Amino acid sequence: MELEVTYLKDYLQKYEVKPSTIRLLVLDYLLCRRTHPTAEEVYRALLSQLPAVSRASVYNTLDLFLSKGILKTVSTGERETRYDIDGSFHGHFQCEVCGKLYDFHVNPEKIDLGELGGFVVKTREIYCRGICPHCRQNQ
Amino acid sequence: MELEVTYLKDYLQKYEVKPSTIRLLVLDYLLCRRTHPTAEEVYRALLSQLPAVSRASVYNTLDLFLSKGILKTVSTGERETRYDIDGSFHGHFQCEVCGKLYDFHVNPEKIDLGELGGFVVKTREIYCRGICPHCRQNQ
DNA sequence: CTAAATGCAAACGGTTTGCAATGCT
DNA sequence: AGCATTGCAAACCGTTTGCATTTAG
Repeated sequence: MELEVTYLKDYLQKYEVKPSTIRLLVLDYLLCRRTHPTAEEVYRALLSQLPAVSRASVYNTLDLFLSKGILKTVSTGERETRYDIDGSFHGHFQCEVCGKLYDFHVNPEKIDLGELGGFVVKTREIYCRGICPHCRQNQ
Repeated sequence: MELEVTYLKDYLQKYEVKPSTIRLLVLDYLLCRRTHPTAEEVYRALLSQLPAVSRASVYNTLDLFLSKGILKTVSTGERETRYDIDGSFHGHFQCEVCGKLYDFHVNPEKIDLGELGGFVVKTREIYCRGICPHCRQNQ
């Protein structure tokens, strides 16, 4: 328990983020359940441990994490923003039946972006839609 | 003029969309100015030719075009949805300075999506962010 | 004690909805 | 006349903001 909090504090420190109750809880949630939650999902998850938490604080925290590079956003076509804590380069696949978002491994060297001379490329995102194996079987 | 409208009507018919004033105007706008407009931009462009047009009708039309496959949405991190009428496979690059969205050619065969066995991939999207040549020079 | 962090509630803005008005066949 | 299309205004909902309160060093 105490060890885990130390781990989380160190994690934040690497990104020059000062620890606080909500920051540790959000980080813990994101690291333990490596999913791609919306702000609302993070908020609801925190409620049980921090009943007085507000959505604004969750947004604050997520925005801070974004600006420090702890998180990235995933551009799905959905209205709600989804957050991804996995810093490695990977693609996202969203099932159009169940809506679940999957990570998949991509070899960055095998991605040929064609002619982008003169452009400074800082981030690349690969997003696919279709049907996941599970929904495919249940059709 | 009349010829052009015929062309637009044929275009809609290929997608099983019945022509109407607003549909022809939206299609014309999208085809002529092959940009990636937001719904608001389309709305403002229509105002001069159709002063009584409403945002709701623009959203209706865009949603219809989406469902019929005339358009695709572009997932940028922005709040507003952007629409793309270019059906060919290509990537999008958004400049983080000026916000402009560029198309760039991608050879689909050179995109290795890694292990996606069992997944039915229907659409793929490649989105990059960075600095465009123009903004790079003016820094 | 001071600055940062948090909570609250209202505002914002893009989008959607319900329904009345209009247009087309 | 009957059905599709359009316009209007209000509602919706994810997100942001301003400000008062609390917390931490």
